[in-house]
Amino acid sequence: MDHGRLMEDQMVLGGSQVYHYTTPTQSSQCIMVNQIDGSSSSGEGSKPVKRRRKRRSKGTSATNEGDVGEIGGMLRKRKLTDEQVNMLEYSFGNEHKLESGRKEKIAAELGLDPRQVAVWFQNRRARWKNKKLEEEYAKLKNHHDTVVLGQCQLESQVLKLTEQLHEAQNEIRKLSERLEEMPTNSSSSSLSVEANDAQFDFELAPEPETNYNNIPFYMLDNNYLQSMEYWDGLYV
DNA sequence: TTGTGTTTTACGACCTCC
DNA sequence: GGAGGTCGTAAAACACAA
Repeated sequence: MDHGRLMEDQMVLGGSQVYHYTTPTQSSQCIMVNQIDGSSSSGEGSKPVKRRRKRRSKGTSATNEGDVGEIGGMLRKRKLTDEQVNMLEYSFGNEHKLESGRKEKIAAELGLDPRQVAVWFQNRRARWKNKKLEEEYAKLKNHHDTVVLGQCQLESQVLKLTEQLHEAQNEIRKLSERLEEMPTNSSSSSLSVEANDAQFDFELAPEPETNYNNIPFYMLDNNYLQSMEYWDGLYV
């Protein structure tokens, strides 16, 4: 049986040599893997070896304008023309999926192999998906930066207020000391009691660190909660 | 010119759906 | 089981700095 031109794969991996047979009339192939030398392997014989693949040479649709050429008996990979790419892009813009009839139609219009059209759509979908992911990432990062900025602002506000609180406490302490030094009479004693009560209240006031240490700040933020709802929505 | 990084084309493996 | 999907990747084509 004539398998046509034998194209030898350049890769010899894991002690196996891979050959591709292509027939002159079609682009189909069969792959033959021969064990060529067990001793030359890396000593991991039981490990599954990933075969590197030889690209299939495409003999079809060679009608394309001058972008198919042979180099040393091998057909080189074709780059689609600008016009073909534009048409494919237009088609992709209309519909990302490619049903059989549409594929045949586009292929016929562009003088391409239907398989090429299918592959182009597959790759285009992958690129589109990557782009979408990048956009989502940028959006999320932007939101994250905003939240972090808000956190910084609030933290500095907390520091400022804590400082004010300590100043006020000092002021009260000084006042109560001064009152204690004054001679005792009915009106001053009532003042003293008020001052002491006030001090007592301040001493009971919780330190901000004690309150917020155990809860990540961003979890208290409304934007954070909204973003969590957003992601929940994406993954259900 | 050449080395190197990126993009494009193509394929195999695997999965899902009808 | 076949068609068409995604995913990962090989390799050609291309861009560009050194």
